[in-house]
Amino acid sequence: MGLRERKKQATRHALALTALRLAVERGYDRVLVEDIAAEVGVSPRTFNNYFGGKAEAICALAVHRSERIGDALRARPAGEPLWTALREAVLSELGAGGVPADLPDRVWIEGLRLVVTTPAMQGEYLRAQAATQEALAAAIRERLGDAVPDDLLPEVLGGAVAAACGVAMRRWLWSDPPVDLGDLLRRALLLLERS
Amino acid sequence: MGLRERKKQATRHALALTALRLAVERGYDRVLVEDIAAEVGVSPRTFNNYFGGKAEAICALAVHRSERIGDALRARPAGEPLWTALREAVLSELGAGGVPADLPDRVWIEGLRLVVTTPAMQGEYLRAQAATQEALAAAIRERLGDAVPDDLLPEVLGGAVAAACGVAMRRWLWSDPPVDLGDLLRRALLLLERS
DNA sequence: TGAACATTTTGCGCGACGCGCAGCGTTTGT
DNA sequence: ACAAACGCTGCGCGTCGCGCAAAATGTTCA
Repeated sequence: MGLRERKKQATRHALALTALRLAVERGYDRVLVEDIAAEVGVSPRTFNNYFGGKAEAICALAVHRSERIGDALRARPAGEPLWTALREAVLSELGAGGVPADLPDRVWIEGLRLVVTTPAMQGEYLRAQAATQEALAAAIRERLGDAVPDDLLPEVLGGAVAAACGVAMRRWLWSDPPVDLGDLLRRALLLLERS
Repeated sequence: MGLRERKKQATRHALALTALRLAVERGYDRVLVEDIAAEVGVSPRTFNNYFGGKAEAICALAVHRSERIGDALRARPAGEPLWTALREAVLSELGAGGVPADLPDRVWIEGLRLVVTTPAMQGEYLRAQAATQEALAAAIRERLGDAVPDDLLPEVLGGAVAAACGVAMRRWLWSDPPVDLGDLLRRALLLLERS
C-alpha cells in the first residue's frame, strides 16, 4: 500500500472520528460539514469525496466494525459447531463494546446512543446492521459449503443474529445500572439457538 | 373522525402514492418534491408538513404496511402456538405481496425494487423493518403475558422474524421465474423455528 | 346562521447540503 | 526526470428542510 492510499485511509478515519466526536459534543444539527472538514484540515468539498453526507460520516466507525464480524466468523476453526462459532465471533468483535482504539469509551457509547436516537441517523445505522447481516450470511455460506439445507438459511440466520446483536446492543446502551454486554449478547443468541 | 382528519389522511395518502409512482416512472433523482406536490395539488411547502423528505414519502406505504403486522399477530386466537400465530400473521399481511388497494401490482413491485436498491432510500426502508420488529415485539410480549422466559425474547424474536421477512421479500423481488412469496416466507420462518 | 376559535395551507426566505466541473498540486511508475 | 494517474480544492448550481407569519379552511357554540 503506497503513501497515497495510507493518506486516504488516514483522512477518512480522521473525518469519521471527528464527525462522531463533534456530534456527541454539540448534538447532530449543531455540527456542520464545514466544521468537521475544518477540524481535520481539509476543504468541505473534500469531505464529500469521502462521505455522502454528515450521517454517513458519523456512522462510518460503526459500519466498519459491523463489516468485520464476517471475518471474525471466518477466523473460527472449521470443526466448531456453527452456533458456537457465531457466538464467539460476535463476542470477539462486540464483547467489550467494540470501542475503536483511538476513541474514549465515553464518546463511543454516547455516540452510539446518539446514532440510535437521532432519526436522521437511524437509517444509516440500520445499514450497518444490514452490513452485518450480509457479512455473516457470506461467511455462513462459506462455512456450510455444500451442506446447506436451504439456500435461504445463510441470509435468514445472518439476519437473525444481526438483529439479536442489535437488541442486545440497544438494551446495553441504556442499562442502568450498567450490565455486561457480553452477557446480553450470549443471552440473545441463546434465545435464537433455542428458538 | 371529522372532515378535517379525513382530508389530511387523503392528502397524505395521495402524496405517498404519487411519490412512489413518480419515482418508479422517472427514477429517484429525476423526481422533485415540487413535482409530487404539484401532481397532488398542494404547495411544496405542504409536502414537508407531511413528510420529512422525498425518501420518507416514497417509503411511507411500505412503512405503513409493516406497522400493521403487529395488529395481525394480535388478531390471532390466543390459544394458537406462537410460531403458528407468527406465520399466519405474516402471511396474512405479506402473503400476496401486500399490495395497497389503489396501486397497480407492477408499480408496487417495481417500487419495492427501487426502494431496496437506491442507497438514499435503503435507510428509510430499513426503518420499516425496524417498525415491524417493534410491532411484533410488542404483540409477542402481550401474547406471552407473564410467561416470558427472558425479557429479551420478544425483541429478539421480533427482530428475527422481521429479518426473515426481509430476506424472503428480497429473494422474491428478484426471483426469475417468479416464485410464490408465501412459500418463501414459510420457508424462511421454518428455518428460524428449527433454528 | 354566523361569529369566534382552532388548525391547516401557503408564500417567503435562509442556511445547509450534494455534487459536477475544471484547474492545480502531489504521488507513482518507468 | 518525466509523463500519466490521482487526489484536493474552489466555484457554482439546483435542491432541500424548515421557521415564520399571514391567509384559507374546518369546527364549535350561542
